[in-house]
Amino acid sequence: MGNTIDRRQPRLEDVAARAKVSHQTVSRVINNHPNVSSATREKVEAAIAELGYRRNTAARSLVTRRSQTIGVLAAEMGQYGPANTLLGVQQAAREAGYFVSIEAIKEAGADAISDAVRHLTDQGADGIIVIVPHDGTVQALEGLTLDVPVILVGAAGGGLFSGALVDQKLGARLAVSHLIDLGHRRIGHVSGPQDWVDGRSRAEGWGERLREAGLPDDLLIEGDWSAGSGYRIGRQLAAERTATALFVGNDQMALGLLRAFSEAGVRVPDDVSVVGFDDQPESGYFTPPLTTVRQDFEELGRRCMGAMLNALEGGAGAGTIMVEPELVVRSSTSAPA
Amino acid sequence: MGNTIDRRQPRLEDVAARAKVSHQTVSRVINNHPNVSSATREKVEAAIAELGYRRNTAARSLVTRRSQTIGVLAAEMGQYGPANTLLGVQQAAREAGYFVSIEAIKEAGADAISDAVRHLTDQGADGIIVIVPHDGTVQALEGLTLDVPVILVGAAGGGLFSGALVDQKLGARLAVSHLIDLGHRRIGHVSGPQDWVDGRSRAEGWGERLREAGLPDDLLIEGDWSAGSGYRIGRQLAAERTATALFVGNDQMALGLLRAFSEAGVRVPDDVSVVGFDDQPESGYFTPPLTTVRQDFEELGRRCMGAMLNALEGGAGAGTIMVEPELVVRSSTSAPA
DNA sequence: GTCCCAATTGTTAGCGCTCACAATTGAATC
DNA sequence: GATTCAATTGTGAGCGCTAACAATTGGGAC
Repeated sequence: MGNTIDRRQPRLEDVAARAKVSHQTVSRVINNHPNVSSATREKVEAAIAELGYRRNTAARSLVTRRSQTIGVLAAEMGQYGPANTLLGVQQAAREAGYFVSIEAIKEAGADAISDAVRHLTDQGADGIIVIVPHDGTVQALEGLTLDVPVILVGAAGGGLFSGALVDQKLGARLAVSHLIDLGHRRIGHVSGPQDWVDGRSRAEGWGERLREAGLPDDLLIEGDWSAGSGYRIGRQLAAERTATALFVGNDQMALGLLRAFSEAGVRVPDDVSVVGFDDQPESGYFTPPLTTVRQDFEELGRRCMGAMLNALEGGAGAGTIMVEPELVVRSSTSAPA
Repeated sequence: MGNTIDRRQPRLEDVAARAKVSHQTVSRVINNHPNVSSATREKVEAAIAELGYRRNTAARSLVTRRSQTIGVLAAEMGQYGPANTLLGVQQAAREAGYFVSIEAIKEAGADAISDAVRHLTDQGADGIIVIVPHDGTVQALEGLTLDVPVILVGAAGGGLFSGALVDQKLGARLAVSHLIDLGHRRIGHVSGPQDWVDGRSRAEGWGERLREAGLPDDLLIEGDWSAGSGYRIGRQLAAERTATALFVGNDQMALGLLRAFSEAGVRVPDDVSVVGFDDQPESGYFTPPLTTVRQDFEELGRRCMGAMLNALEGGAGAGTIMVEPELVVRSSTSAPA
């Protein structure tokens, strides 16, 4: 075996010669075409194995005009949510025989988005998944006239694009309902930035649920998702002591709040109950362990890729994939004093 | 303008026709060949702009045998470290005109690694960056006969592959030195799994530094990187109270420890000092804020990609990129009681 | 003006694959 | 044995690009 040491990669024709068939027959075997006799198929498969043949993706892409590549555009790719969504996308893509090409942007401006998308289409991406949960993303994309399916993560579908998101409003309602059920009447919200879709949805869900219960919805402070902003807001809240419970836009800000409360001698949950959002792996080990709303980012990513595959096969586009969040009750919430 | 509404993408020849030159001249302009008169160049560039021409990557790859794609293989891609390393790689790749294709694996077994690498080379990746910090990764790769440069993140270079890593031993020594300087004499280590390269290096650095100082190095407990394992170990340590200071393998386990100590009434840092490793964005907001060793993952990724570019241009391979960690002192450490 | 050489431009071939179509085979029917 | 038809296999072209080489141009040196 193996007397050809430094020849280049075998190609279709080499396999064909070895199996004594035409290159087209080999192509048929590779692509699982039905009309190949099993004897021929075996011969060809043997030749492929002997030669260690691997199909050349570039040549295939050139003629099929398909790259088998999905482009993923992400802001904040180092963060827990986007990173795990990406993971889910990649897993599903792999199973379907697709490659995943990534593009990270630092600022979610229209130019950055447009450049990144351009880069992805230059590579011949068959579809694009956009994980940029800011306002303005849709507009930035709409100006772009793309001829591949686009799925927006964290936004509802409609118009030109499909969407995939965890039901943020539902998550917020779960959190607030939990606090109401415990007996809280003054429930504040430390929100994410209001120019982020998620930040706004959570705030809306919070407000809606409070109004339904006939409770005041005037206690809203905007943070920037970071633990630092949570800490600053926490110091302020510790001084004011207006609410008996707080729904916080994500677990990182909740951590900052917890820290600030601890410093100020405000006990959680005895003096104030706190609910977070995301359920990062660490949240169960905060002091105290955090009651929070779990988002399954990996699942989101997988289903997103599912929708993409569907769109690539000519299925209906512009729908919305919705993943349900789940309340995880731990020790940072209790009935008011 | 734009009277061609549903024609397919323009190609080299269309641009050539419009600019009244040969397709080869257009190719020269695109590739910045020197011998093109500026008049011709301008004509061609105008035609490119008018037609909105974009080069077809597949066709180019087919003939050049270069895909301009770097494959990144990562285990634990959703974690802070790998996700941010990936981010750094992507940024540097983009600047150099490369695409980044990702491949995540769930289990770091030899088969999974080999499959993933295969998938990446099938796509024609020009180089592969491997972020799989387990023992056995090198062996798994060595069995693979790859004809593209490979860089291992989190391992020293040598043999067939280059390496890129944060100096784990140095990090551990910084942490232990800090504790020694504070006056601690019984310094334990909660390590990561010892079949992870990083876990072992940190433990080695801890042991070495202790022995240099003539202190006992017998207090080592192995965790699994998770906050949960830190919590369990913390409960045990709280009961034993053998050490006055603990160097913990990462911030997540440190968080678990902090939680366990808090429950057991062990005060940090008054009763026990704790140092973590990684410096995740949240670590400054733990209770108490965590003294830890910062690793700059993004920088690691960027330099890794730098080494890759160098290798792709025929530069020397098999070196080791070393990024220095840095001690960040916060409130979880103090002099022993 | 002629020659020469460098700078610039054009021509041809082919990268490895799939598509559309043509050719062959072999069993079933008369 | 001739005819038909489906199943199987083969042939030719071309996807859009770059590399190698060929052809053309223009400006000095003589």
